[in-house]
Amino acid sequence: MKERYSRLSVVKELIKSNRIDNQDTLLSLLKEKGYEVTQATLSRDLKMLKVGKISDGWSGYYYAMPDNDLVSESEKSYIQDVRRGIVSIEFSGNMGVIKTRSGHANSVAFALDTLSLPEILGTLAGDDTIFCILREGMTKEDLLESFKTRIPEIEE
Amino acid sequence: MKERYSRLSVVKELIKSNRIDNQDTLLSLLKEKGYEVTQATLSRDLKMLKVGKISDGWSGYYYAMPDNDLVSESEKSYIQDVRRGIVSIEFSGNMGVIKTRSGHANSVAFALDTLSLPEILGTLAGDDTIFCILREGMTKEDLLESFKTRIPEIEE
DNA sequence: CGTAAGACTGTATAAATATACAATACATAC
DNA sequence: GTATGTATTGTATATTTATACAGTCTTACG
Repeated sequence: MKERYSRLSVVKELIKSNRIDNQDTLLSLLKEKGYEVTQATLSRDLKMLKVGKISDGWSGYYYAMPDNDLVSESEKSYIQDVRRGIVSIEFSGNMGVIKTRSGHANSVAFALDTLSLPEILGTLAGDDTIFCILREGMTKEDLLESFKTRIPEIEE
Repeated sequence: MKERYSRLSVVKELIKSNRIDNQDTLLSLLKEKGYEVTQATLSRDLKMLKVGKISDGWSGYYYAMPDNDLVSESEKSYIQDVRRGIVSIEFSGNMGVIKTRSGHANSVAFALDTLSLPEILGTLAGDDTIFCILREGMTKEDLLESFKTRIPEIEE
C-alpha cells in the first residue's frame, strides 16, 4: 500500500513526456508501467500533483504539470526549509507555537508565508520560535492536514 | 448574433480578475454582465479562448488564461504578420501557394512556422510567395478552418 | 494481543464539461 | 427573389472528472 508515491512520480513523468488529454488514457499508460488503479485514484493523484489541463493552442487540451514546475522548485526548497527546521508544533486556540532549530525560525516562517497556506493568517518569528495565527474558521487539524498534503510534493 | 466576440472578451476579463472554478459560476457572472447563454456555449467559448484549468496550489482548481498570455502577445503579432502579409492562398493537391505582399513572404512563413499549425508540414518562402506543404491527411479546408479559429484571438 | 487513527483505495455516483444534432440567422452568389 | 454555405446557439446527451462512503491495511499505543 506504499506504492502511491512511486506511482505519483510515474504519473508525473508520463504527463511530462506525453500529450495526454484524459484520465483513461493515462490509466492505460500507467497500466503498461505496472500500476493498476482506478480512475478515482488517478483523479486524486492528479490533484495531489497539482496537474492542470491546458490548451494545446489549437484543437484540444492536455494535462500539464503546473507552471510552477519552476516555482515548484523553489516551493520544494521552502518545504525543505520547513521540514528541516521544525521541531514541534503546538496549539492554543487559534494560535500555534512552532518550535524550530535554533536560528531557523525566520527561514521557516518565511517559507510558511511564501507557501501562503490558506490556514495561516500570519506569522511572527523569533530565533527558534514562531507564533502563527490561524485564519478564522481554520483548526489545527486543518493546518496539519495541509502540511501533510504538501509533503508528497517533495521527491526526486 | 454577432455578440460572440464581445462576450468572449468579457469572459476573458472575468477569468483574469476572478478565481472561477466552474462554468456555472462563470455563467452567473456573465449574466450579471448582461450575457445570457447556456453552459454549452460557454464551454465552446472557453475552448476558443484556450482557457485552462490549473491548480491554485492547495485545495482546488480555477480557470486561467493560457500561460501564453505572454507568448500570446507574440502569437498575436504573428497572426498580425499573417493577416497583414497574405494576399491570397491557393491549393493544388497537398501543396499550397500563398501569395504575400512583396517582401513579406519570409515574415509570414516564419509566423506560420512559429504558430506550428497542425495542418502545415513545412514552408518555403521566396520574396512574395510561399510554398507550403500540408501534413498527410490534412486538407486545405482544415487549414482555412484553422486560420479562422485563430483569428478571433486578435483583439484589444 | 485489541483498539484507534490515519493512509490508501475501489465502488458507485454526483458534478462538471464537451459535443452531436438540429434550428436559426446571415451573407453571398446566382 | 432563391439557393447555398457558414457561424452561432440551445437542447439533450455523452464523456470526463471528482467525491462520499465504506473497506482494507498499517502504525502506534495501551
